[in-house]
Amino acid sequence: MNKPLPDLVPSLRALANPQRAQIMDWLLDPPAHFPPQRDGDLIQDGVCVGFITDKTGLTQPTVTSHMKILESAGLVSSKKIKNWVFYKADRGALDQIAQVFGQAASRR
Amino acid sequence: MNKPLPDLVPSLRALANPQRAQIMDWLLDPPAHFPPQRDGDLIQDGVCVGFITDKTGLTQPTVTSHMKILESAGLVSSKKIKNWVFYKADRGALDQIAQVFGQAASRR
DNA sequence: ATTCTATATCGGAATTGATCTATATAGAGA
DNA sequence: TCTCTATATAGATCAATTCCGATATAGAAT
Repeated sequence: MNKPLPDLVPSLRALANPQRAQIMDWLLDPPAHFPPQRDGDLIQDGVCVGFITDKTGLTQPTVTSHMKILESAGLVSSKKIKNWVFYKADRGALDQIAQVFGQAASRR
Repeated sequence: MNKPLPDLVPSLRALANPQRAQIMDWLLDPPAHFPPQRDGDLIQDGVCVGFITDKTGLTQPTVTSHMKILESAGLVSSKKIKNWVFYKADRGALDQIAQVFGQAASRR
């Protein structure tokens, strides 16, 4: 046990970018930050790329790129419904990060 | 309260680099990773730049630069004794990060 | 005073990151 | 089938990061 900090580097790299940190934050409470969706529930399924694009003010390709980085770090998961791709925060991943920092803080 | 993830960006940027994450990890248990020091206690005062330089295999200017980044992110503190500068991990900062991730994980 | 030692600063090279525009693809609906 | 919509990919550009060698500085020791 007692995972070392270097294990977190991939996740931290993903969240070290302000846009991605902001997106991640929004995804933790979608109804507070995004309008309702026609196909796909904000909480159940996640938020579609288009909404995230609008909210960030970035272009769609840039947002797609950010989302892939978050996903390959295991911080979000994606689900495709019809034409849309919905991204959902993975709270378990955040909790694991919290654990590692917690035990780092109280390590001998 | 409930600090948002973007607040962590400066800290995360500092720790998103493998060398800095590794150094931070070593600093959490100096006696396990560094030889005893003549002037300055490993635990009490921290670890001198020279030891960190040797252990990383990087050059001294590069390590100095990494340490300044960690310090300005509030993750380590420094103390100068004679010719040496000793760096010590700030566990409180790590704990605060753990808190933010913890409450992010259980947010809705 | 001079030299030695530890760390800091400077300037530059190579790499990686963030972002855009343009275009492709895939599925839905008419 | 044709078109429309949402997302993906490609390619380019500009900025930021990482790292090094050379040199400066500051304090100790001789």
